[in-house]
Amino acid sequence: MKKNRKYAYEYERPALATDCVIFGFDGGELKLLLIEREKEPFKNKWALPGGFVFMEETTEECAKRILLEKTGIRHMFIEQLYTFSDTDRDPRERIVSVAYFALVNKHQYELVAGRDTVQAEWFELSKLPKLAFDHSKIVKTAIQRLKGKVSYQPIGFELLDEKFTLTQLQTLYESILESSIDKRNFRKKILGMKLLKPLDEKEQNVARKAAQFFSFDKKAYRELTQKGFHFEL
Amino acid sequence: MKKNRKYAYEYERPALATDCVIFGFDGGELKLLLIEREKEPFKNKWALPGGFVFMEETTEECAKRILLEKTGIRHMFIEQLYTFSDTDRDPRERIVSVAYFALVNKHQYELVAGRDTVQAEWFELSKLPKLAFDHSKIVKTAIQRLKGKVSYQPIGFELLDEKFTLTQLQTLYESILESSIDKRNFRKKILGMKLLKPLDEKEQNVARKAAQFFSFDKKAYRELTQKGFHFEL
DNA sequence: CAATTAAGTGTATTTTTTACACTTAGTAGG
DNA sequence: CCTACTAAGTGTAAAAAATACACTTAATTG
Repeated sequence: MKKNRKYAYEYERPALATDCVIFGFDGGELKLLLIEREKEPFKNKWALPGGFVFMEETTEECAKRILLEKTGIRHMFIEQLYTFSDTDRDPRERIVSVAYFALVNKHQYELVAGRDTVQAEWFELSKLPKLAFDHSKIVKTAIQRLKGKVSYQPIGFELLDEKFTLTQLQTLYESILESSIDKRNFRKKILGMKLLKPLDEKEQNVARKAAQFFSFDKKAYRELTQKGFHFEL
Repeated sequence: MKKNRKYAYEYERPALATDCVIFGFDGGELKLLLIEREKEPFKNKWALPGGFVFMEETTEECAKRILLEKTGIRHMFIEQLYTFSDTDRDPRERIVSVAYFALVNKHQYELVAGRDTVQAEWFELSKLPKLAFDHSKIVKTAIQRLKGKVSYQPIGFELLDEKFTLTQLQTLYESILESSIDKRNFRKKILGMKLLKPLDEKEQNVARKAAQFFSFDKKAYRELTQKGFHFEL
């Protein structure tokens, strides 16, 4: 090993990167945002948006920066997923990747193909292409995490518009959990939590009874949480 | 930024380390293994066992190596916790740490003060000393994770001997969850899962009715899990 | 052999979860 | 304007799960 007196740790270091698994929803199946790589390795292959961590930013700041640079998305829900460190996960050299998973409201963003990317595109989870590096493994981990998390943390709302109908919410849960839910029981339970504010607004121009809009009451959630309440669906 | 043509990423990189939060149990309160640092920074302060990641090992391999080197423990349950990357978390230079949490059977190991450590010692969770770096934050994250995880994954057994009594198991759960559990309901539930093998063996030399020993049936757990069973307590 | 200690056990009550079907409101098309 | 169509919205009974609760038994100690 080569020593370098500048550092507390004087030996060679892995490079450090982040990769982002971005989920989006618009009513049908859950979707994932992928980019087509502009450069080698895996040129013109689909991959998760990712990039190297700068010295003056945390890994989370890095993940947010990369999302903005490569896809134009900002201000989304983001959470650390897992750190992938297999020594051969990148063909070029040793790169450790801190993966993040993000939930975005698809309607809110125009996709931009940013730096180093040919294009950015949404893929349904059941129709994912082959992915570069170990990104399939990362995606699998992210889906597991999302499924596990959605039942006991109110993160589903991050994928919907500010106002949504109960049916939209239910469809989202059914899509993530890949199982169907009884309409009446779902409504009873979610309304019983007192976390949804009913709005004085209905759907427009639908050829049926118009559904009422609701919004997620973050303030009520914080207050209930402090009193020991645990969201569970 | 200084370029270096040897690498795919040619700029300066953070150092990469791992830190380990090690939980142990021997009947009373849950305990945590800390080491007293032999060197600066934080010389003679208590800290989590940790060290730098080598180029030829994954972060998990690194964590296991460090546990062996610094405390003499091998073959424990270990799982990735979270990656801590605040730019100022180490006073020397930028160091990103992938934290792991481990569960060990305290009886099984003789503590050894290994490389760079003055001593290794178990501390009750309610009596932790001030810790070096951001290690208090790491510990807090680990406790949260353990509490969350213990109810829906059978990891508590990792902290007990191979054979244990139901009361020992219950006491462990009460200790981790910091709440008391009804004896009869606890037994009904845990035995109803068919995950505990009753052994033909009782406690010896106790001045009361001797309790029966049980062991955790890993095979049964794997089989049930494949059939869609979810542990929950 | 009496006292002490924790092990081991069952039932009734309450709470939660599940299963299930009809009426209503809003538009479209004739 | 009337009919057809569609999804919204709503309550109850049955089953399952969670909870609360107290006495008998086995083993040692003195």
